[in-house]
Amino acid sequence: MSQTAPRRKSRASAGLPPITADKIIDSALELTAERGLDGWSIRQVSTKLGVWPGVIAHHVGDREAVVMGVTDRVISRIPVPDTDVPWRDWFGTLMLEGRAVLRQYPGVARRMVVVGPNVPAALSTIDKGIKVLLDAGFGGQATQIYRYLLNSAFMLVAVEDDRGDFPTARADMGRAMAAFADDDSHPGLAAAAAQAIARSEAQADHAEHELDFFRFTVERSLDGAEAMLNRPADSR
Amino acid sequence: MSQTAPRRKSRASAGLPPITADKIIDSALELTAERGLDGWSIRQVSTKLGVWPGVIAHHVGDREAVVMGVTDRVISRIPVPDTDVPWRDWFGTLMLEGRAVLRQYPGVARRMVVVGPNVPAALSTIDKGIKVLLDAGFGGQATQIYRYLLNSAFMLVAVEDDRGDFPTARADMGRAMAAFADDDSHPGLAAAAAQAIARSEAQADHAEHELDFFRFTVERSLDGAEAMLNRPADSR
DNA sequence: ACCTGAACACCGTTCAAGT
DNA sequence: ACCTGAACACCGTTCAAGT
Repeated sequence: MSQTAPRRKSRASAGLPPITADKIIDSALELTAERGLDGWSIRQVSTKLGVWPGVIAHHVGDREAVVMGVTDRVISRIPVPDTDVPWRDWFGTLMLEGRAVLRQYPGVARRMVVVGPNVPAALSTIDKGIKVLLDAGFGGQATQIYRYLLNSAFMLVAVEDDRGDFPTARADMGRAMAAFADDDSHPGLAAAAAQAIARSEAQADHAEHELDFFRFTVERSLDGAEAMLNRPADSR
Repeated sequence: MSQTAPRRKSRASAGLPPITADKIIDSALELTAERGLDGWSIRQVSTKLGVWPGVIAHHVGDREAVVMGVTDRVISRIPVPDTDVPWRDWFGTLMLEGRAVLRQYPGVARRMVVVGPNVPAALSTIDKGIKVLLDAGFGGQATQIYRYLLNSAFMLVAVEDDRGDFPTARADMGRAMAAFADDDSHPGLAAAAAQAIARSEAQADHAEHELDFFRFTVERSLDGAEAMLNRPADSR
């Protein structure tokens, strides 16, 4: 026994084309759409491609490199608005359309916010966004405002993604809150519970409510930026 | 050979007190302070306590349960301001002091934002925060404003934590930007590069710059909330 | 009730050997 | 250059058996 099993036919001798880095990222991108950026392993990518795990290291590098490849691809799918619109519209559009793309690839928003500008695909967005802010009169604050606005929107998408890993969290929270619905000693919680109940009656769909809160966040952030314009320059 | 090794003396027979859930969370909390919430394994916690891995499951549950225990402990360390201060001060203080605590335990901010109100320690903060907003006149918007403000601050802390895992990211970005410092075809990037260079000359310390941007974000978010107060009620 | 000790089904990464 | 195949040092979780 333990007679050595026959070596499997190599891809080359079977007439198969060589694996490329692009094909590896393709597979990882598909798995990310299905299960999120933290929902697949290098071994699963290699199985999907029909090769041994070491092949991924050979063509792309370690897991981190594959993740960066996926992140770059997703970012490049986010449409960049034309720069001839008012700054609020430019950012509002980028944020809404960015969310639509990012939510298809759970976990990528977080990477984008963390390593953001290091990814090649992000550069032209940064260029145009800061130009729009300069034209709007933000002057020396343009860079910080840009970071602030993109953070606000895409950090929230990252949290929306993460909440997908805790499917019971919403219901648990609802119950925790409801317990205070008529508790005079906790007026804040009582008010929050009442609002939560009213909202859940008016709006059954969770995705709809999530989008509403995203829009709310976008508008508040734009208001927060706009307040810098209506302020004497010397008060920072 | 293969003679069965002698069974190790049990904790009980060695006169040692039984492990408790609290002691397990204590150990995990220490490891979190040292290496972050994703920087330790259940096996490392068990080694630190001198017991077998299965013991953690017996007393606390799976890894997720241990992480929740750590999160609850950290949140309970965040001081909640008195409710007799103006709403901007109340939130500004909570955010700054919350950041100081959370940054000592990398990775906890993310959990807090994602599962937030499910953690017992968060309830009194929610109660007081919403009360402060109601008193300030936010009315039916109080709950959403509360979520918006806490998200803004603590999502940013989560990103600050995450960036710790990419120590070279800042330098890489600096180089990528600097390449555009005098590129007329990319006015936005050129401006960003110039501002980045000016800043790095004025402010060598990265932690200081991070705190500055955190404060900037807090002020912008408070401005964004305040804009809701100076608005006719019927325009939402 | 509490803990030991082992087993199970996974990971990511590395690397000699084959083609 | 590309890939096979195995090895290495880890994971989290489960569970029978001991005390």
